[in-house]
Amino acid sequence: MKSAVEPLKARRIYLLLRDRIVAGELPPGGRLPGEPALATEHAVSRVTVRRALDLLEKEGLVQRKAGSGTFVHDTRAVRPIVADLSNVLSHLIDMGRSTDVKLLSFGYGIPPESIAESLGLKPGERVQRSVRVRLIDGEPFSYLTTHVPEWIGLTYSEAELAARPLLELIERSGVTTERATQAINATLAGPEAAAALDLEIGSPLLTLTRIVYEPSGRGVEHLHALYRPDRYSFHMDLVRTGNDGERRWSPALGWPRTTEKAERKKADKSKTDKSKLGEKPTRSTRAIKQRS
Amino acid sequence: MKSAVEPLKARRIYLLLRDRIVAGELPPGGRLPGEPALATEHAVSRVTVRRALDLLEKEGLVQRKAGSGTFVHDTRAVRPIVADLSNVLSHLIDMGRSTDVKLLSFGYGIPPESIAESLGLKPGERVQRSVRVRLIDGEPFSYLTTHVPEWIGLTYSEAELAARPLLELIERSGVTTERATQAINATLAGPEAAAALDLEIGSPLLTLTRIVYEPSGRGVEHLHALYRPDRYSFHMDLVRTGNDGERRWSPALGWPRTTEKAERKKADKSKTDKSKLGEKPTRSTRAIKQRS
DNA sequence: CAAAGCTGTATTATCCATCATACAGGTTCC
DNA sequence: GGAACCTGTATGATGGATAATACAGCTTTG
Repeated sequence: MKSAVEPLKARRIYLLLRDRIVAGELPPGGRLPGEPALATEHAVSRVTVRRALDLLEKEGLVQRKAGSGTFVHDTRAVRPIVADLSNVLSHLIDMGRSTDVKLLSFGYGIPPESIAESLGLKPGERVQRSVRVRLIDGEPFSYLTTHVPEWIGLTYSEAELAARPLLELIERSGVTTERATQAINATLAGPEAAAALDLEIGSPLLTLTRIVYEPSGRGVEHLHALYRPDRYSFHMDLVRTGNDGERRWSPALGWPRTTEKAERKKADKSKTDKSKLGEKPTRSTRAIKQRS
Repeated sequence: MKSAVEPLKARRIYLLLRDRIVAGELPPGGRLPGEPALATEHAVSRVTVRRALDLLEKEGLVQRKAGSGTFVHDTRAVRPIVADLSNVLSHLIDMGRSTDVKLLSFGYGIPPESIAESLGLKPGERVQRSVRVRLIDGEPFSYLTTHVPEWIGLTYSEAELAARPLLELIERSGVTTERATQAINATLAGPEAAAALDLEIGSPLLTLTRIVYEPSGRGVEHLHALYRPDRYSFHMDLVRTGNDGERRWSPALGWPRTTEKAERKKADKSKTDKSKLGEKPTRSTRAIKQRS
């Protein structure tokens, strides 16, 4: 008799309350039901409820006051870094935030078949594979695995890859990059990505898979990116296009990024709010675990 | 002494192997290390390794042969439904697949503050809130929560909402929808969404938050969508634009969706593979729990 | 102040995931 | 055939998550 892999009850309640809070069912600043009430309501013990509340508190979603109750933290939810759909980070630098890159792995070899296929390589053709982590203000937010055909990869050094954008190096080699396709999806963090991004195993991640082609149609870069959703997300402005029968949304290209300044303000604000709390709770998760 | 919330070891190994397989480190069709080898390698018992392999097998990533070994399933990874970034499903219908909508909840009330703010409502202004699930070929793939100002929501009935696209109803009411902003992110499935999407609690989900504005700048729709990543993902074609100093990717609007037919074939194939597996085990978790 | 409610903390018992081990049966290879 | 693998299955032991309970200390309310 195989028992179902039941997620820990504390986690179940944590996710339930988290959804209620971010959905706004529990008004910000309001008190949520007492621990005994929650325990009976969800048919678990109070200890388990406390575990769930511990997680919520660590994420800054609630604030507990001994003798009084547990309250929904009324500061705006922490906004992730904003990236437009073309995945450009330049405006972050404009905002005076420092980005950095750590090169975790670098080497040449035969690529997995799925990547060879998407790059249009001949069987046995070699590629350069690299794994990098991007940091903003010292905190990791993306985990990038790239595969580039060997004849391109050889035109730059390992040190250059660690210092400059990969696409810039590819274009410097004489290749013109014209077209690309990308897909955005979600997955769970495995052990390596979790360690690199300073997350728990099993945390949710945004994924971006992009293949860049040169005009002839050959692939020149295969990028697989994992993003921390609390520090990164894709934003875009849309306009309604098409005639009456077939109306749809299209990305606003005119670059009327009217929200840009507003987003920037929000980001700054949330940042200060957060530091006001003292310790950044997300960050210390692992450390706390170690100590106890 | 608070014990560390260690993710289940079976899950840890499952994620590790999953990453290795999808990254292609283990060649498709190849045999992965035997269960005893994996057990000693990761310092767990063989029972735990088997749990991880059970999960991988259930997802169709590996195939086990008694007496022989466990092999990476060489069918192409299951491709999710493709949606372009404007999130249009019309081409799915063109492809002869049936979509359906289930209305889970419908009502009026005061919205949470974050939604009221993003819609630009006055304090106390009421909204219509609805929760819907979208199915494709009978399988749920998205969980949609929408908030619409009351004066718009009153122009259509509950039955109409269950039958027609919300945006169509909004436009029918005389409102012109011009602009929208959206953000794509990732999160974990809470109990309600997990049940509606036929998933385990804690599964990864793609999120899309879109706010639609009328020309005056007032918000007319707040959409929060959760997507099953194995059944849905965002695809887009990009072209390189801008002059030399400031080059970036922009979405290709010309609609040269050359991959469309290929994707369709893949999707159909994966579907048959899946039904071949017989019972879907994910669903029965809750029932099992009740009994014990 | 006193009562009622809340969070913080500790204790003991139970249940389930994991471990270590053993054995049965299939496959591969010599 | 037989040795050396492999997966499938069952066993009892162990540790951690959870349950049930009790109590201390704080806050709010009357």
